[in-house]
Amino acid sequence: MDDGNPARTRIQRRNRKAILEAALEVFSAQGFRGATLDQIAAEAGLSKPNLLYYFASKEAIHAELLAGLLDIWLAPLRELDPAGAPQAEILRYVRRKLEMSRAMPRESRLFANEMLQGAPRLAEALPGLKALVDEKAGVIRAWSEAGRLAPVDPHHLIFAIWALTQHYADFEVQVRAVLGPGHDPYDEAGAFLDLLFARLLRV
Amino acid sequence: MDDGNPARTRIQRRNRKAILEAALEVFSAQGFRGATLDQIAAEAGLSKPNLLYYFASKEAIHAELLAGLLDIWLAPLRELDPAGAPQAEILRYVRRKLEMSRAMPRESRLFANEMLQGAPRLAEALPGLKALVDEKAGVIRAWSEAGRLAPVDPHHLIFAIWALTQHYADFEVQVRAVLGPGHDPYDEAGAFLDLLFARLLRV
DNA sequence: CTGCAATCTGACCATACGGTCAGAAAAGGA
DNA sequence: TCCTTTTCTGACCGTATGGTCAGATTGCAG
Repeated sequence: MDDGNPARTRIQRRNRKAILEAALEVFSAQGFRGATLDQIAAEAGLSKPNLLYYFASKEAIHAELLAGLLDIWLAPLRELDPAGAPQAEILRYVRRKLEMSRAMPRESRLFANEMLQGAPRLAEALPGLKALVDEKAGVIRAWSEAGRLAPVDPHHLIFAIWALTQHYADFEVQVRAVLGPGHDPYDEAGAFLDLLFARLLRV
Repeated sequence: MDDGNPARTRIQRRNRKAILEAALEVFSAQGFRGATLDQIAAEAGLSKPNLLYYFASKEAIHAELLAGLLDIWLAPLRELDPAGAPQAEILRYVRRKLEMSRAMPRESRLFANEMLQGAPRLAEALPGLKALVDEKAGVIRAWSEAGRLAPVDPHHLIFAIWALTQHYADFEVQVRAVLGPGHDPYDEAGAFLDLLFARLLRV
């Protein structure tokens, strides 16, 4: 019941989906240890034993959430196209990443929680992450060396994009508290980041 | 025993300090719910009942840590000097903030944990935070309008500084995993951020 | 040294939590 | 309909955890 392949019956599909949705809600808001099976079960509209009928353990639910997460999270970076226009490609990446923070703040916070704790349940995925980043860093470096982009450390450029976009999801309370009502943080951030990266990368 | 004024006896000073140090270690690594009094007591070299002789509850320890944190954390921003040279002032702020991430990564993660959970125990401090940020945003806006700084949204500039500097502490595992061995993330970040903000703010 | 206050401890308690299990209820195919 | 499989539940268990307490131990002023 805790395997990765798609659930067979209609009921299984519905309930597994409800559980993962509920778990995302609770895990992202409370962290792994802070979340309880009772909370998740209540949020999913199921009883706790029934929840454990679909997933072997709390760990298993969390693991399944994380498993899907990295792929989704890194998809925009994967699409960075070496054949595209350097500045446009990076700006497009920034915008897509910011859009993900807006549309999936819970996923962002789930990821942040995991990283804050030292990525104990994501450690094995880190080498793959490094490989992808190194590859794309190579693309960016080549653009710089070809004079199509201002010279810049590609790894830290990528870190900067992550930090700046995820910040709006992970620290949303703070951002909203500081801006006060009547602001759309993500809209403003979009404009600001366009400007920032344009100035940073202009040859 | 859980009041704010300085402990009287030598033993109290020593043990309260040890407890807060241990609690910072554990809370920042595990989050509030993830941390246990036993862990903190062990880390501090005290028994759990003895720990509770000095602090009324787990909450009280956490509260005392947070109480001191915001002040320390915002000190560099407070020092942003309206009478200084705009670019130099902001670059100095960035460097000091990055230095804090390097020297106090646990404090950074404690703060991040709190924000991720929606700042339940810091909510009352947010208005004061907004006031400070608004004040400094005013300074930056004035610099921009006087043509001494490239035009830029001051609030989001401050968010950017927070995001970029704290990222290296909060996501340290990820940063190190991606860079691989033989890198000093903070040294490299220092150079990168100097460049970034110089290009962003140049008139 | 004496006696009081400060410090510390082992034993204990109540609750919360992850997880189990026997069996009831519902689905679904024949 | 009948029968098998899937889905679901109430009751329960063991452990972890925050916290209490009576009393032992230690520090220290006189």
